[in-house]
Amino acid sequence: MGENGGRRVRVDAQRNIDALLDAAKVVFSTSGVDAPVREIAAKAGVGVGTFYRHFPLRSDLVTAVFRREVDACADAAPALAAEYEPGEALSRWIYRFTDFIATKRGLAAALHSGDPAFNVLPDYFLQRLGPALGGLLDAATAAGAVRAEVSPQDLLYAVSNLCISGEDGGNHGRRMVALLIDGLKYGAMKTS
Amino acid sequence: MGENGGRRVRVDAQRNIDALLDAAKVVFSTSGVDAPVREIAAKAGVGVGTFYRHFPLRSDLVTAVFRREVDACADAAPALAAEYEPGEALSRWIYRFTDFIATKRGLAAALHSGDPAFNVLPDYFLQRLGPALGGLLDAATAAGAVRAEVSPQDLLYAVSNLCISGEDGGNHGRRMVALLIDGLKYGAMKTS
DNA sequence: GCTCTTCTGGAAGAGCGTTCCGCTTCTGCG
DNA sequence: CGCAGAAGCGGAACGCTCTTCCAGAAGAGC
Repeated sequence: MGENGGRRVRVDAQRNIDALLDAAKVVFSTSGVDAPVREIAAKAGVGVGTFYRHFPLRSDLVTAVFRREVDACADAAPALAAEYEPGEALSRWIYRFTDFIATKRGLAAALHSGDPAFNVLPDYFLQRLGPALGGLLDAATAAGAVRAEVSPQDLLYAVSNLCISGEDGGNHGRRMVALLIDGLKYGAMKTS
Repeated sequence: MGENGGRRVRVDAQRNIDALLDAAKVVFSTSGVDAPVREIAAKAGVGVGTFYRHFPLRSDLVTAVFRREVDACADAAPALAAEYEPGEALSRWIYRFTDFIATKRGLAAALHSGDPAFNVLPDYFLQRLGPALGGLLDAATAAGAVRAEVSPQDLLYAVSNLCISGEDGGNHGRRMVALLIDGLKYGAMKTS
C-alpha cells in the first residue's frame, strides 16, 4: 500500500507525467490553478485523455505540482549549505523560498477553498520546509551570522505573510523579506 | 447620476428583478454562489436573456442579493424593538442575524475571492448592521437586561465567527450563540 | 519476433456562460 | 379608447469547458 500496487510505470507514461507536471507548473503561474485542462495538456504535448489517465481529479494535479515544488525548495537547502557559508546560504534559501511563495498566489486561494483534497498540503509544507530551514538556521546561528531566537516556523510564516499582501509583482514582498534578513543579521551583530 | 438615468422601470421588469432576486437567494443557499445562471432564471420563471438584461455581471446579482438580505436583517431590528421588550428583542434579532450568517457560507468565500466587485460589501455590512444592533443593545442595556461593555461590532464579529466554524448545519453555531446571549444576560445580573 | 498489457490521442457527450434578435408587453399620448 | 414606439422578454445558438471512452500505438516480458 502506498507504493504503487507492485506494477512498474511504463517509461513513456512517466515521461508524460513529468511533462504534464512541468507544463502545469508554468500554466498555473500564468493562468492560475483554474486553467483549462486542454491548455496544460497541449503545453505538455499530450492529449487530454492522457491527462485524465494520470490525474483523474483536478486536485491530484494541483497537489502533485505543489508537492513537487515544495520538494525542490526543500532540496535546495542542503545544496546551498554545501556551496555557501552559513549566513549566505540562509539568505539565498530565503530568497528561493520567497520566489516559491510569490508564484503561488492562486494556489493559496485553492488551499482555502475548503476542498478536503487540499487539507494535507499545509502539513506537508511545514514538515518538509521546517527542517530544511531549521538546518540552515542552526548552522547560521552556530556561525554567529544571525540571532538565535527565531524558529523555522516563525520565519516561514513571516515570509509567507510578507509576500501575500503586496500586489506589485512581488517586489514589495522581496523588499520586506530583505529587511527581515537584515534584521536577523543585525541581531547577531548586537549580540556579538 | 446614481439614480437610474431618469427612466422609470417598467412594472413587469421590476417584477422580474424581484423574482430573480428571490430565486437567487434560494439557489445560492442551496447550490452556492456558483450556481448555473439557467437554474436561477428557471426558478424565477424567466429566460436567461432577462437575467442578463438586469444583471450583466454575475457579481451584480451577488451584491444585489447580499444588500437585500442585509437590509432585511437591519430592518428587522426596529420591528422587533417595537414588538418585544428590550432584552427579548435583542435575543431575537441576534438569532435572526445568526440565520442570516448561516446561509452565507458560500458567499463568504466569494467575498474573499479577491474580486474587486465585492470590496464594498463588508463596509455595507458594518454600516447597515452596526447601528441596527447598536440601537437594540443600547435599549437592552438601559433596561438593565444585559451588561454594558460590549460594542455592536464585537458582537457582530463574534456571532459571525461562531457560525463560520461549525459544519453541522449550523446547530453548533446556534448553540454557541445561545451561550453568548446568556453571557450577556449573566453579566447584567451580576452587575445589578 | 510475438503477444499481452498499458498507454495514448482526440472525437464525442454533456454542461455552462453569454450574446443576439424577432416577438411581446407596457406606457404615454392623441 | 386605440395606437405608435420604446422597453423588455425568451430561448436558440455559439463558443468554451470538463470528462468519458475506445480503437489503435507503443512498451515489456518471453
